[in-house]
Amino acid sequence: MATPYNHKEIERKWRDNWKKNPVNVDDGKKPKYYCLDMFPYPSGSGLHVGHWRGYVISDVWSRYKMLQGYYLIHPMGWDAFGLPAENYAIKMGVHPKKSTAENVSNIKRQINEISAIYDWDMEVNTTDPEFYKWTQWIFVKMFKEGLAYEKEMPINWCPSCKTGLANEEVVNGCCERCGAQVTKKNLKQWMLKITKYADRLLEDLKDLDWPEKVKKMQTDWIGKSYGAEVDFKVDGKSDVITVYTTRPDTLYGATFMVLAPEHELAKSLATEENKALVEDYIYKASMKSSVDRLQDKEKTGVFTGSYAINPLNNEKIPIWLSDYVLADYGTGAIMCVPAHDDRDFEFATKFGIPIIQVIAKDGKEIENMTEAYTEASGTMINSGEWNGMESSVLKKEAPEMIEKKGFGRKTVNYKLRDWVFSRQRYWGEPIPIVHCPKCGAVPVPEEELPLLLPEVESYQPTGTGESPLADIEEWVNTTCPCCGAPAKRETNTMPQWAGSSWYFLRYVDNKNNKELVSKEKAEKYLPVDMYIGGVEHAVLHLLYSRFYTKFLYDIGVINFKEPFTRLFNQGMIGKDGAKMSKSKGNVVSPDELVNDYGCDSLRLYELFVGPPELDSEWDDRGIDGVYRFINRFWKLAMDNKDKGMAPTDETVKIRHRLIKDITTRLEAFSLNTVVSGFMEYNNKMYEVAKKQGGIDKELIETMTILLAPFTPHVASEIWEQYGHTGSIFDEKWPEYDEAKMVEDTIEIAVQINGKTKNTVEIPASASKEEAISAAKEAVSGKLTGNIVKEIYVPGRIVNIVQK
RNA sequence: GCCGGUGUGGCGGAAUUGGCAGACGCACAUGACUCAAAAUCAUGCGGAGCAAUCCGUGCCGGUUCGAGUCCGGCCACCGGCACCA
Repeated sequence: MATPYNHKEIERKWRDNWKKNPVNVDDGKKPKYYCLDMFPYPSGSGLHVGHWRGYVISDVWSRYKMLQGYYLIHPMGWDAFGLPAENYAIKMGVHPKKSTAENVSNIKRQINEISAIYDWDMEVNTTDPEFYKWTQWIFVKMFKEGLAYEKEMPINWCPSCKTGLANEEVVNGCCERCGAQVTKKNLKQWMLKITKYADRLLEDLKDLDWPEKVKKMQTDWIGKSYGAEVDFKVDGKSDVITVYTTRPDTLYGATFMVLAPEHELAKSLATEENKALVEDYIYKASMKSSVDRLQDKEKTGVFTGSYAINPLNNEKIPIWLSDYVLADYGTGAIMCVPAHDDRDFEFATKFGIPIIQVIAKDGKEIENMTEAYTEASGTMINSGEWNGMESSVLKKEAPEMIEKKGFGRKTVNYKLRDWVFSRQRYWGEPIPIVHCPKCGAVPVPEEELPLLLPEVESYQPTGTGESPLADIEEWVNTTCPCCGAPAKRETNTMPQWAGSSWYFLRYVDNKNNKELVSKEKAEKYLPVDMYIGGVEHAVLHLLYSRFYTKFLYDIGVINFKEPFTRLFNQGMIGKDGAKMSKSKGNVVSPDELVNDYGCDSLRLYELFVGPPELDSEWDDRGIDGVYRFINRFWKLAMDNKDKGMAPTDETVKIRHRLIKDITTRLEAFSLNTVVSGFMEYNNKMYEVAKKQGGIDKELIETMTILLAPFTPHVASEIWEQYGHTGSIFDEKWPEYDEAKMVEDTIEIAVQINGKTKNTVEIPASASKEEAISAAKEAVSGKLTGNIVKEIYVPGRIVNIVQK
């Protein structure tokens, strides 16, 4: 009797074995492959099967690459600074340093249950001073390059987290973290000039092997648009108002102008009789939260009493204020062409402003306009010297024409804003800046980094716009590194994203205390070849990382411009129709499943649950199927171990087809069908074994190697049982030969009028005529004799068309 | 509103270039083994019909010898963006 499959014993044995005999070794000759997981923030609730999914996918892919002969960079670390960690610590009443350390050790234990081939020598932790030294160093470099600057402005403020937020962290007017409504607060903030990289961030997206969805999201977020700035003189005054427009072709149709209530001229443009109303409007607008402003779809506005002069035709057009114009996009002022813009149309209709059509629709002027005609196609009308031109052509040419006439210029605009980089919280990297009354903001000298985060008793956020660090006088008070005079430290900390924007560079040289990463190692091991994680970071982490990478490229630290060559977003796992979460009580913990079914089964089921890129529903009973499969294959392998069967024609064919099917599906990243493929071939082997009285070693061993990335423990055990002394991971991924899988006969379907009526076996070499006559015989009873057409698709189908 | 994604049995899901729809698995049913149960093995399993056969991939229409797949028009659900001039 063969030994039954005992997952506990096998998995324990091989986990120990791998610890003693690492299988992923850099011999200096192998090419590298860097497969990276988005590192987790060590939360208190631990991992559930949804988290496992990404880690299993990356591990399977990594081991596959290893079998293809790569030296694998497959590290893991901890994104441990930031709001979630701090909020958790506050809730539990412990210091974040302590709770973070505890959570790290728990999650590390759970991750080890996956038996992923992580190289723990490369581990990094963003809260480790030896790590954040370099996070601070990058900031200092950015400061020196003029990319980090201080500015007082109204920023997004989360009243619940009591800190400022970046634009990217505001979702539908709410805090990305806690969901509280974000308000505006005027604060002096550190900003990073990500906008300087807008064009490169956009351009370089093209060459990335990333999901189109993510590229699109980044493209939209950067929001590049082409247009023109046009200068309008204010009637009777020396003021000039510059507007930004993407539709300069419609300039003759501008019948009014709207300024954002925050526009610098807003107040001064108000004439005596309009002053009270204007000031009232500006005040009310300032009181609205961004959510209110978003939700008030009905247009509001107030007339200033002043007029601007359209520089093309010298017409006077009224200047209004309205909060549908955003102060921080373009110039904060727009020219309004109600005939060709929905929002302007709505506004003009509501306030009785004239509407002048300048583009003919279907060659005509619209009689009773009920909505704006927003297409840039049609002939220009009512447009002076532009009459008769094609709008789409004019749209492109107008900026230069305007520039020549001297009242405007061609411009490009972006939605992307500079990155609000300071947080009024304790648990983050201190910003390494000293404020000196004489020298201004001075960076902490590079050799003095890391600037340690002081240990404190009370680290609760103050809510005043000041960081808790501001209370620590002995820390705040220092001397200026420049002139030596008494000075004060910057007390804001960096956002959660600071460390994660570059951590992937550090893994490969995590003990280097002289450089962020050595040139040699960077060249040898970077960049990341495959990056696996959830889609939720599409415009946060993934954009910031690209920005940091480009900056580090510019200052010569690294020699590549993009951090992640290929990106894969795994879908989420839900249960009972909801995302897995503690509060919903639908969390499935892997610990118990590993105990009952084993890590190998859980790994397989994580893949089998559905296409890896789509969200999937967890079925508690589903794991039984893969567990049975492993048991069945184990039994087949054990039963045939000592039979000494020789390969037969049939098993050779099966072997080559098996390799082909698994490899093709794996390359296509169709991991769920790889698993079903294994099951299919397992069933087929049972069939053949039954027929032949056994099956050859060669086929079993091939299957075992193919399984190794998926079920490393049981594959290793079978490999050893088959008499091999070396690790299965030192083997090469098997290759297939098309010539060895051709069949003598093939089965084709026989259709009449496109409907399948029968099947027929024909020689693989059969000609069209032979195939058709065999097919006719198979459906002879159903033929009317009135055949119109006969179609033969080689190897697949014969279709007989009859009346 | 705009942009993506998805829609196939009781369920999760398979289906090269258009070529036998439902692979594989779960659940279920029947049988074998068992005193019995579990496990395992075998068989069946889209719907209607005794059957021949007919109907079936969100809905309507089209192209084609042939459509889950292509084209046109809708519907539903999920996700992203949302007054960006």
